[in-house]
Amino acid sequence: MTKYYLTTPIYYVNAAPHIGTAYSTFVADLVKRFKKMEGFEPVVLTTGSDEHSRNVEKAAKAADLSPDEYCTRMVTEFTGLWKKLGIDYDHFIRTSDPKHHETVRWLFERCQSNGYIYKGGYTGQYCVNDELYINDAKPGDPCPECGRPTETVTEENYFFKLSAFQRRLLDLYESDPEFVKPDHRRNEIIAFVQQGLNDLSITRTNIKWGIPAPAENHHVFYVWFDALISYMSAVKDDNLWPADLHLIGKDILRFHAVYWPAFLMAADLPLPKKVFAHGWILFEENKMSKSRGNVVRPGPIVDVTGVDALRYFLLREITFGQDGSFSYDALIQRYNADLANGLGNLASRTLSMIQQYRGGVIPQSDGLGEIAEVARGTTEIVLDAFNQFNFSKGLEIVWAFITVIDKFIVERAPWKLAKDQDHHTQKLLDETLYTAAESLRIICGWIYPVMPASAQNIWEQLGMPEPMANIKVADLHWGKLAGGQKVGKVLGVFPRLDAAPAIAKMQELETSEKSRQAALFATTPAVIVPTDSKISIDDFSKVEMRVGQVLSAERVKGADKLLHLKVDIGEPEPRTLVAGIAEAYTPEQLIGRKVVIVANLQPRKLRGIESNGMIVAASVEGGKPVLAGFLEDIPIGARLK
RNA sequence: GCCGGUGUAGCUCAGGUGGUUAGAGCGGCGGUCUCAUAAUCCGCAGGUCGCAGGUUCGAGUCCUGCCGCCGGCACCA
Repeated sequence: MTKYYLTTPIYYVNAAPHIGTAYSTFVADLVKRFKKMEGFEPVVLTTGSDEHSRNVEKAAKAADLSPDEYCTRMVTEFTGLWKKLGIDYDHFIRTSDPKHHETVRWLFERCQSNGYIYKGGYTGQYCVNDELYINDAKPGDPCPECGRPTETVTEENYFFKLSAFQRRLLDLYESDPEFVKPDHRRNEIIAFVQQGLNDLSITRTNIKWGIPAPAENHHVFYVWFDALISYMSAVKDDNLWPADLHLIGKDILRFHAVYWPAFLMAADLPLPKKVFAHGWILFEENKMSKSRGNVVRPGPIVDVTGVDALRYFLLREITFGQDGSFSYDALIQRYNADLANGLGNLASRTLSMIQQYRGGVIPQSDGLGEIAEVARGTTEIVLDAFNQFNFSKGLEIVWAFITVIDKFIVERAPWKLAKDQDHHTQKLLDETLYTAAESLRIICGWIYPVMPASAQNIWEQLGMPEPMANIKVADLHWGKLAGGQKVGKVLGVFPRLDAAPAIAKMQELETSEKSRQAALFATTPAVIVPTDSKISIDDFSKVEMRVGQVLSAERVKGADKLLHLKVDIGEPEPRTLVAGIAEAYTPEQLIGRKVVIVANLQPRKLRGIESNGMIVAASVEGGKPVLAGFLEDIPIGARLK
């Protein structure tokens, strides 16, 4: 027996789970069920929570909770949802778990004794929100990711010699095209690594909520060194490493495809077999984000449609690996077209005819050979598609088969056959009913990984004795349905939904779910992470801001966002400035305009042009900068205080 | 700016190595059966295949240029 070990990302506890989190987890659950069908044993799925960070530390403090209490509360949100969604995971690893701490230190020491760890100093800008060190930023710069202010940090910490692994990583991608999927992501990773790799700072001294480094307790491991290792710590005692599959979102690919294998190489440990990065779920074409307020939660949806409808929708509608959109409309449409009219109706008509024409007993027959042949071919394609993570293709082909059976039923017209007692006609009716029922049984097998509860439901209505959890690919062979078997009670699956009220209900539930979660984490700072540090008036007065007038402006060659400006601030010579506002303002708009300049910044070279100062602009996350200005007239050179 | 991808019916997408009337699903319209969840099944819907050139007897399918969108990197308030 071959084991199969797969993981979801361990989810960051800064936000309650949403539909994107559920997507990764659905796929993991699907793959687990599919691999079991294929005969892997054991098949083990790990998920978990990524808890250590300064952000969490702060949020917990703001909520007047210990970090652990805060995380526990959030973890409950996750585990509660996974239960509701029927996720069959084996381990939920928390990075705060002592077992995990131990593994991280163990792995660090292995890297260290192999010579890939050294101590170095670091001074630079750090974004608390994104937990990101920003190269090249200067004090006061906002974070390029989120636009919030960065903090200047100086510390001594441990570095990981990532630079030593460039060659070995490239060899890995080259020799194993299956390591990073999909292919276009693999190409991106190769391009990234080819550009050269910088060593990674892997510890921090300004955080307490984390895993202390061995021998130096004031050092705490940086989030990625910490988090990735959870995939090992979850199964440390089970002899399951290496993982066969890491399912992740595309936003964390670099950590999994570059850093993680490098850590493992450094520690002389086996590498995971595959990292598959899927896309994002957009809401009606837009990226979901807390600040946009368009986050969709899975709970309210499944309360209306059932879990399997959401699973089906996400896997059928979206090509796995690409971005896709979710909308209530599209969900209901697919539900009615594919699930209610398609599968649900086929189950209903088939079972009902067996009930009416054969007293609820599956007739003895081999079924129609031609249909058996189509089923065999479909099995082949479906298994192949699922093995390649092409779930939408697999489902598409299953639904094509459903159409074949619907056509077959209409052609045979069992309701006419039933009226003729002639022996031959009755045999034909037997064959027809058996063919439809056996098709339905095999369809259950195909869709079980995607829609376990519904497949099981139909399975039972067919009177199948074994639970579907035990099904293997061999059970997909035609003819396994036993004639003489009594069908169960016919209940129907996927009742048709009336779009307008269904959508209204989902939105209503969404609203209340949103406020429930908001109340749960009311004290969590929603958008702005407050800075600890306050500055004195003296500090402020060090900043010399002056009114200037733009004399000339032109685009900087080779940069999308940069404008080269000459600004008169009352000095003998105009200032030369390079400002990153080209996406918001054309040069023409700026000439003659009065702007606010930080005049006493250290000069900085950008794209070969020395910039003497900074133009003051306001911006929000994802938005374009807006220049500061005045409502009344003010002379050039005036100082802001 | 560099690298990669992409642009086909209202929507989502198929269309190896160029070749008769460019396809599917959904939606829409018309018809049909009645076992079934007002479901099934049948038929219809006629899209400059992003734009402009080029190669060719012949190009969504190859080449060049341009435009749009997406992603990665660089860059940035």
